Amino acid sequence: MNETNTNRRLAAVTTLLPPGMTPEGSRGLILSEALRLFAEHGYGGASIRDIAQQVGIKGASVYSHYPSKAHVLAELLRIGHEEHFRRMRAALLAAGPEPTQQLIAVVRAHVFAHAEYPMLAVVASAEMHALPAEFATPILEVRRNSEMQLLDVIRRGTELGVFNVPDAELALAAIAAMGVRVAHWYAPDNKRTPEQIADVFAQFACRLVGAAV
Amino acid sequence: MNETNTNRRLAAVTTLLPPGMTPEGSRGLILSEALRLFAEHGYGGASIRDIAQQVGIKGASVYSHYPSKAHVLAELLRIGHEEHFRRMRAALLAAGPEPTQQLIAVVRAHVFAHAEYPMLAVVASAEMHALPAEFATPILEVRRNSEMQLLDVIRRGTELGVFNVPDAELALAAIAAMGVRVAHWYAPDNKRTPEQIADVFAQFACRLVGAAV
Amino acid sequence: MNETNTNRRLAAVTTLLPPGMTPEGSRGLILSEALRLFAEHGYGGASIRDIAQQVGIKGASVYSHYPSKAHVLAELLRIGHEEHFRRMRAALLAAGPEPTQQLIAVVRAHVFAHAEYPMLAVVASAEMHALPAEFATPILEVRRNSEMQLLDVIRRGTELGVFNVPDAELALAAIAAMGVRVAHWYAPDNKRTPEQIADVFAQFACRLVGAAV
Amino acid sequence: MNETNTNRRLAAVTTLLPPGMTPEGSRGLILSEALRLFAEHGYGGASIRDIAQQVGIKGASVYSHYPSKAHVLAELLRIGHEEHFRRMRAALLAAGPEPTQQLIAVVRAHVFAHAEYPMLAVVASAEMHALPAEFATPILEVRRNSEMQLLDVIRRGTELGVFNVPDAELALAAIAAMGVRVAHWYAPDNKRTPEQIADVFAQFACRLVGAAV
DNA sequence: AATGAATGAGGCTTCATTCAT
DNA sequence: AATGAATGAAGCCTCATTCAT
Repeated sequence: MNETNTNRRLAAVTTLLPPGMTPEGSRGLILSEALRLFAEHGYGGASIRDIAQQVGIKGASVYSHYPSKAHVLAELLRIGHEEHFRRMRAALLAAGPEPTQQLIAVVRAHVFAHAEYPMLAVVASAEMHALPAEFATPILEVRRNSEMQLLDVIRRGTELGVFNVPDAELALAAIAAMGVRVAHWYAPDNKRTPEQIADVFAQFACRLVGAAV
Repeated sequence: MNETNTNRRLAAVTTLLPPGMTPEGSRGLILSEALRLFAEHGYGGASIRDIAQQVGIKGASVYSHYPSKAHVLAELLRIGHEEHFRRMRAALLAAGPEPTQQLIAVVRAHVFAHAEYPMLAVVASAEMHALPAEFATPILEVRRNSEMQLLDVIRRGTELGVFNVPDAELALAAIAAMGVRVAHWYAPDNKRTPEQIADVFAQFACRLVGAAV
Repeated sequence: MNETNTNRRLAAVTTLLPPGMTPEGSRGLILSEALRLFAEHGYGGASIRDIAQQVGIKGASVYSHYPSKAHVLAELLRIGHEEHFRRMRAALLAAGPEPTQQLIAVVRAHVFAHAEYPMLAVVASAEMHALPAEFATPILEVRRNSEMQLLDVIRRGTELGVFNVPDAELALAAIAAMGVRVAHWYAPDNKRTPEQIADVFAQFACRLVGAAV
Repeated sequence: MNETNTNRRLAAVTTLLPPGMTPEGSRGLILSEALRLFAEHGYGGASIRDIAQQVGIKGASVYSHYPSKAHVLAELLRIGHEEHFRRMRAALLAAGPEPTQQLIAVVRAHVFAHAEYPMLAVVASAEMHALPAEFATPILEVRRNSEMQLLDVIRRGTELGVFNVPDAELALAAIAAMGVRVAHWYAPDNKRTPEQIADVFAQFACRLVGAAV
């Protein structure tokens, strides 16, 4: 592991995984430490032995908890994507019928998730390609659902004449991108809180779609 | 190499490297094929032998042209970042003094670069962390310069009262993100041309900073 | 490995390592077989795979026991030097205060060690330069201590008028050399026993320093 | 090449090869630089490219002068052994019939050769085993002849009653060893000149064989 | 005489994984 | 649940050597 090559991807973060998603004992520790290492060095750059060492066990012992390294990554990506989807859906459900309010709610949730769990988000977006195809399919499905939630908001707002976008899919791409990249530069020592960033980005999204604010 | 795991990151692309940046002969071929493979499988997922095989030489022969695998990556990242910077600067120089025109020009260049050389852009953004620190420093400097060009436009437009942004750095982050992510989803078979995408994203950027359009 | 180039350095030997210094199991076997091969072909001429094959395991398995090839060499050199030092010190302690008796004791121990463990001695003297500097320091310290033991005997004998040498350091060099080279030509099929050689060389040393015998 | 591992074998020396033995031009330079590098890092530790670089040419160009790396080593070993033999024989011829004077002459020549060309001597004694068998045979013949010259002196002196040794072969081994090891510790910055060392060691040899001095 | 490019062989090492304990 | 030992595959890289230029 390249110790001199640290933190070019992501600064230190304390909360790694959403509460309630982490298993007990070694199983959970493996997940957190794998996340930390995958975020820092990439999936290929962190070995089973590295992870085990962080946990305080030996490499072989990891296999008492996960059948393979890919299973660990898959679980992380699943947790990340599901948490992200859940938050967006919950935000949307609470937002009421007004398209602008919906957009604000969804973008806030999207951005917030990436700022609150940046390691999870970085791994989810940067290490997807390391996941064998059989693991990727259901996770990509979740991702597509998340995107669809946002796309539907944009489309509906456009149809209702509240938004004005030349190309809904490009608007989706642009708005989604803002949030995704947050995970790559946000660190807890940033002078803005995740909430503040989420608020500003929600405003950006509204402007982007031409909503009156 | 995970053959079943192909193309989850990026679709096929024809032009890999900016003209004039590619050396002649094997040296240039190594660069292109490494780019293709790094984009597809990641730096760690593509071996020297894989690259050599694409070029039609043996692994050991790669070392007649580059002293290490990291040097190949470094050259790709340097080309990518310098081309990106050059385009943004050229666009800015041609744009005249009007902030909105400047923003449009810079964002178009930014987006266009990511759509025209998506592999280079993907590798530049996703494999930076694989580069040993001694190679990274000068490249990160170029990256910072590129960002500064855009940030200065945003700040000046804001000071002149042409733009209205609550937080110039967040605006930069948002606008930059849009373009960066283009490389991850754009493919030549997209129904939009790079120009069209660049135009729409430039419009998004203008809206985002509150410029009258 | 150059099979036609065998045994130009040293003839076959049965006991390789001092008893009590060899670890159990594969760890110990690796040490003995590495010693045999390093003595025969040099450090650079014996590969990890060669060693592993002699042990009956695969190359990768060597790394379950030693973190690198250099560590194996370092352990061999450490054992060799420490055993040598220990024997010389023990001999000196048992020799009483008389300089000539001390010289005889020390030289006998010195020669005996080289004749009894010729492979260890050959490797210790011929492969030192292959050891990375960080490993070499403590070992060279032991070597210096061994030399000092002999030098002190020579000096004291000279000061007491029992010996008569023009240059104590050269006497040390000459006497030490006799013993060191024994490892390069002595083989168990020699018509002399190690004891006999040690006795004769002790006599030579006495003559060399001008002690009355 | 391990730059931090320098000079653990031998200190810096200016004259590398006996005058008249070095070919002109690149051919000679290759020989000297190979000697320097083989002495420092061992035959296996110095590559053809390393040698070429010291000479100021490329690795491939070495093959315009020597058909293989082994040929370079062979030439060095041949030069070293022949020079050594020639000096011993010349010394013996000039010494007259008196055994003690013969011994002094031969030992002086032996020691002097090792102190004046320590690199050649180190390589000759430490890298012999790296030489393929077909090259080694004639060189070992020369070595045997050199030894015989000294052994014959010892035997004759003993038969004539001038010397008194319990075992002529062991006396040879001891006396030869003194000289051989000189190459490993002697450096031009030593406070003794090669002549002084040769004189002292000749005296040691006389004492060792029990010659009246 | 020298070189750039290429190569086959091989070196050390890491890694995910297995299995008996 | 954990471990030490082992392994096959593979990775990066070095090396002596060849050959056309």
